[in-house]
Amino acid sequence: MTAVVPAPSAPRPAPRPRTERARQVIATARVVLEAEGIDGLTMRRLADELGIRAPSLYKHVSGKPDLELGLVELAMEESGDTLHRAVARGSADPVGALLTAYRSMGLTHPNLYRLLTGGGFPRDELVPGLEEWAGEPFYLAVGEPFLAQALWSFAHGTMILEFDHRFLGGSNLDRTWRAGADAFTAARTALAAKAVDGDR
Amino acid sequence: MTAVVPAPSAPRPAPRPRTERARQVIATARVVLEAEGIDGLTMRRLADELGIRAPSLYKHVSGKPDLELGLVELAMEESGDTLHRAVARGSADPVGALLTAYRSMGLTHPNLYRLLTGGGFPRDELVPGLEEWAGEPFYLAVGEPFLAQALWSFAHGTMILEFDHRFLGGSNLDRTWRAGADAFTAARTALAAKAVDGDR
DNA sequence: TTGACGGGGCTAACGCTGTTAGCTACTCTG
DNA sequence: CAGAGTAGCTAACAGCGTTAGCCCCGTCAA
Repeated sequence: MTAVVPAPSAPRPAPRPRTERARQVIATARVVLEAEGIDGLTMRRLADELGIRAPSLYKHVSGKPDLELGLVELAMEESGDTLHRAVARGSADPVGALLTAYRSMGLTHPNLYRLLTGGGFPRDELVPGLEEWAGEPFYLAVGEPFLAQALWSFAHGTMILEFDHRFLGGSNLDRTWRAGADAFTAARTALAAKAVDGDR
Repeated sequence: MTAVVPAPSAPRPAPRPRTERARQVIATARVVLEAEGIDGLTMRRLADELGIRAPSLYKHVSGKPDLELGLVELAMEESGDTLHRAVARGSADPVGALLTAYRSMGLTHPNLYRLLTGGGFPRDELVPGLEEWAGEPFYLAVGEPFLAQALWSFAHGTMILEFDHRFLGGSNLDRTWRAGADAFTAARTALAAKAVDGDR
């Protein structure tokens, strides 16, 4: 029979090699980003925080896009770790567990999440394999690639709309997340049943 | 029994009153936005297009946030019209019809969609009732508010991920949209059955 | 010991952004 | 005909990312 929850994933790709100082710059950028928001992260502000002048940053990072790339890779590594862990626990409700982890991760680092999803995603620059690895938990949770993408879409959309307070007054976000989890769990079950059926 | 597809919606809220020239400015901004992308829409570029200088724009619009507000309201009116129409047709597959309309709308005006969802959403400034009205088709399609929000989340997330080419190579977006539509249609059917059951 | 060299800081400056202040014409109204 | 409102203008400012060019200092080879 087709495995609905497939074999454990490949290991996390190694991070891009960076100077010690460059890593320090990116780590500081993250602190500034989370504290001041996306508009608060400027080269001058970041340099201030490091006790140097803005042009000196260019000794460590090729420009702001590179800085953001570093932040995105950092975020993907952390979020991937969290989600893989959530799925690996073998819960009776993998979809719910995954979504809960996803949501709490997003709410903890809203500005980083924003950066990650705010358009102009530098997909061609990313460390190869990182994106696939980070998205894998969705596949592990539902066992079918298209449903996995749909589930990811749901999670991503709900996260963003929650950030933006796009859900109207008096609405209960817990129930919205739950409604999505139920819908995808049902779809997963239906698919699994069909697979068993097909194998018979 | 509980109506799964409720009564027709309230009418569209009247647009914010603006000067003729202000409407012209916003319409031109839209052209520039769609043609040049989000970064291409600058006050000087827009003024150029109108044959005036940037500071003169401030006679018609209070600043860039106000300009963007105008664009967002325009987008919500149009998208709301489209989605209400898609749902009102009484299709046998209302979820699928709604999602198809949503997707084609987004693909036709990607930059406008980006603006609408790119963070810093000016919800407190919007014409009252506009947001509710624009979101109503999702409720009309599934007949339950939390499932409706989850469906909206899915649509929004898939749209953004499609823009950003976040779906990995060889993936088939049609099938992803379809997988989501199926999941939510099933959930809708399950809910409707439960409602009938409860009424009996 | 001296010399080359690279790492990592600096200042000055450029072109871009949104925005304000203050001036000037034209047009409509009383 | 006077006054007010409308809608344009130039000059300018602060902040943005970024580049050019300089300098100090530690390391390492001759």
